[in-house]
Amino acid sequence: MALDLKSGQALALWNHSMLDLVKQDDSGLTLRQLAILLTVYLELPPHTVRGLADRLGVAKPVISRALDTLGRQELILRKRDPSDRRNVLVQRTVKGALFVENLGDIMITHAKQLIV
Amino acid sequence: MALDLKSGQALALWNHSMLDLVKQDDSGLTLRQLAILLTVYLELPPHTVRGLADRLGVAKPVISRALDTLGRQELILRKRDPSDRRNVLVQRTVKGALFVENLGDIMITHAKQLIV
DNA sequence: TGTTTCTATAACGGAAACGGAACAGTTCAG
DNA sequence: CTGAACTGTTCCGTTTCCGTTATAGAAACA
Repeated sequence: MALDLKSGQALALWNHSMLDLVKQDDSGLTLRQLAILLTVYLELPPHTVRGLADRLGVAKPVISRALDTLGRQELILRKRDPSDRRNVLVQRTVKGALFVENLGDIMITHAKQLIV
Repeated sequence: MALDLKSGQALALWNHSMLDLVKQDDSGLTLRQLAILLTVYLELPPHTVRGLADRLGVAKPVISRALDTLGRQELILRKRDPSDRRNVLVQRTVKGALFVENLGDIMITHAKQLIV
């Protein structure tokens, strides 16, 4: 069965989750950076700069800089593609996986409090 | 019945919604700013700088500056509290309501594609 | 009254993100 | 083998946010 979620409930879920995230986290991530992080962890690899730029609808330098930041915090890892050395493959890390997992926990906590 | 949403589904919902938001929106909002915006529009008024600072777990100047940005984009409105002129009441605007409404639409669109 | 306490904001220097142009390395086609 | 086409990155100046401290105004209270 399709999930029949009302707009107000969805927004409440986002609101509460985001409040928790802002309170817990001191990483100072941008919306874009968070979108990149989730895409890398939730969608099928491989992830390249070009592909992420298209997916987010932004220019490539935006992705490059975001990967700098995410990499500095060890939330992702960059690796040259051995089969085409022009490409950079964005890979997951333990720390990044924990971050995303925690975010999932936050969401289900608040989802449980929703009445559908 | 409580909403029984799996962690992966919740994250996918957030991921896709955020991608849409990043693509559509050029407001360049921070996570904090978005959290403030949602809180103002979804939770019961009155909203003061102090209250928002407590709610988000940040210092008051952070809220003041965020309200500057949100106000510049006409997403919120500041008004002195007449009964206690030390307070500033954060109020909604038409533009901000449309923004939040659009965000809700994005979410239910992706929620419909979830199978629970 | 005056001083204490609350409100929010301004001001500071430092760090980071922005858009865009230019760049260097790799592949591939003629 | 040479140059076009593609990759991702660096650089530029500008803008914005950050955390902290200091400040101005309003209310409460002795």
